[in-house]
Amino acid sequence: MEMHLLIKMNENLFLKDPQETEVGKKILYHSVLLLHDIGLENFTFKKLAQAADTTEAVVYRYFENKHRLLVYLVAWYWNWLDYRIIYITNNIRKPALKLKKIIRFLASPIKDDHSISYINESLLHQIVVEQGAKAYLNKQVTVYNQQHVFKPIKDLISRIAGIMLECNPELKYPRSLSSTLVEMAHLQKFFKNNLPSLTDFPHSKDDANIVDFLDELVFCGIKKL
Amino acid sequence: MEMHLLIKMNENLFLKDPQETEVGKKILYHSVLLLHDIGLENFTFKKLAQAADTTEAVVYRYFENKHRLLVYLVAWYWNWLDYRIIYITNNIRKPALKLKKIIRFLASPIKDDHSISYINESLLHQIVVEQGAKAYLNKQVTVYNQQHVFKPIKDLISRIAGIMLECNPELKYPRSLSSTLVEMAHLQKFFKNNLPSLTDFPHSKDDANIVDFLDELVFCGIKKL
DNA sequence: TTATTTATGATAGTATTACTATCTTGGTTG
DNA sequence: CAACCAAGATAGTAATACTATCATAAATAA
Repeated sequence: MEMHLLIKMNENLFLKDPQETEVGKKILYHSVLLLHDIGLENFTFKKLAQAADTTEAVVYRYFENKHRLLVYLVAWYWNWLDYRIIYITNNIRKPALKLKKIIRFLASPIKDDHSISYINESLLHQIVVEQGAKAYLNKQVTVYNQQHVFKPIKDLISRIAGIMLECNPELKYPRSLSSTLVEMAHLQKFFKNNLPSLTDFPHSKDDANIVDFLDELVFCGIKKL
Repeated sequence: MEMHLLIKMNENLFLKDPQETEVGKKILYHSVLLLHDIGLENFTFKKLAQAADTTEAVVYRYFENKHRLLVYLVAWYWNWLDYRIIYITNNIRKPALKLKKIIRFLASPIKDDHSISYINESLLHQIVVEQGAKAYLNKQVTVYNQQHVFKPIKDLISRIAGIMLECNPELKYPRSLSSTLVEMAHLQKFFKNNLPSLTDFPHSKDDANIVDFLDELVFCGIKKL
């Protein structure tokens, strides 16, 4: 079964919608490969154009600059993640069980779901883990925010905070706990792979221990003291 | 009373020790002002040289590039913070009380302590909150790590993890909890100021609510379930 | 049909950035 | 006072981050 999921993106995220043209999709596809490969600092529109077999000027028609492109991809990722979370928690009644599923999903390696041909979700996940924070850690964060480009992550945090509140309606800081969960799922994974002494996780392929840590963190946090 | 605290820095953090010359100190001083003012992306050695009333080539004698300079400043910050934490927890016996002090210190605004004339600690704190993650979120993180430039933050995380273990020797993930605390103290502050909907904190000058949130997070995490 | 606009992509150019290399000067030491 | 070394000034280069212009093909209107 082929799925035709099109993730609707806010217009401020691009100059020209890359999802609407073949070149645009090619640019997205190679952005993910190239960003994952060399990182944002070494990434240039020239290299991207070469990889996508087009020209620099064409890339500039779609995105103002490489930072905007990163913001686009990160927004796409949070949007996609939100859809996936709705899907995997569907038909589960108990909020605590929903949360457990979400934590497992957030911390486990992402399998490429092939539903969208021009984005490799697994590589994009790694990009977000390794450099996603750069999307908001900058001086333009206020401008970006006014353009609502961070709506996807806000929606996700809201959704998870809502489920936390279902678990305990007295919860004092549901949003902060939710953003802590999401950010830490990424950051502990990054630390485990790159600065392991900041964690208690031995080098291993699976992320069972990260799941366990986050489980404790969140379910402790939810229980009233 | 004048204090002459010199923070000893790892040799891999610079090409030429900026703390040993007048120009070096001037470079550090203006780095903090300029980075705080315009952010890493817009920051150039040319602008820095102009601000510090010297030339670009001189700055390049001290630091390989602007990213290395950021890593230096961030390392300096963690070093300084570690000293401060040793100081404020000195003579406190109960580990839980130590932790409480640390949390309050991590989340509250930093007052410039004037002990070192060429670094404005308050501004540096803001730089680390807003862009500190860029020090490790990059492709060179492994190389950097091999040069031990992240030792200061590792030491800090270790120290706090140790205190957590004193609170509860059965604690399963002391380092991860410690890094979560330190990172979240910064990130929730950033979110509060820039993306408030990712938190439950109303706009206010003081950070009492962040302290309260972190208190709950940490002390829940420490208690055995 | 043909003329006119419109969109698309290719080519070329510029200012800035990130460095490097060389030269000069001024102070230190033998 | 000669030799040396470190500090800083000057100048240059390759890459980057854009911008502007041009050519062509497609879409639409007269």
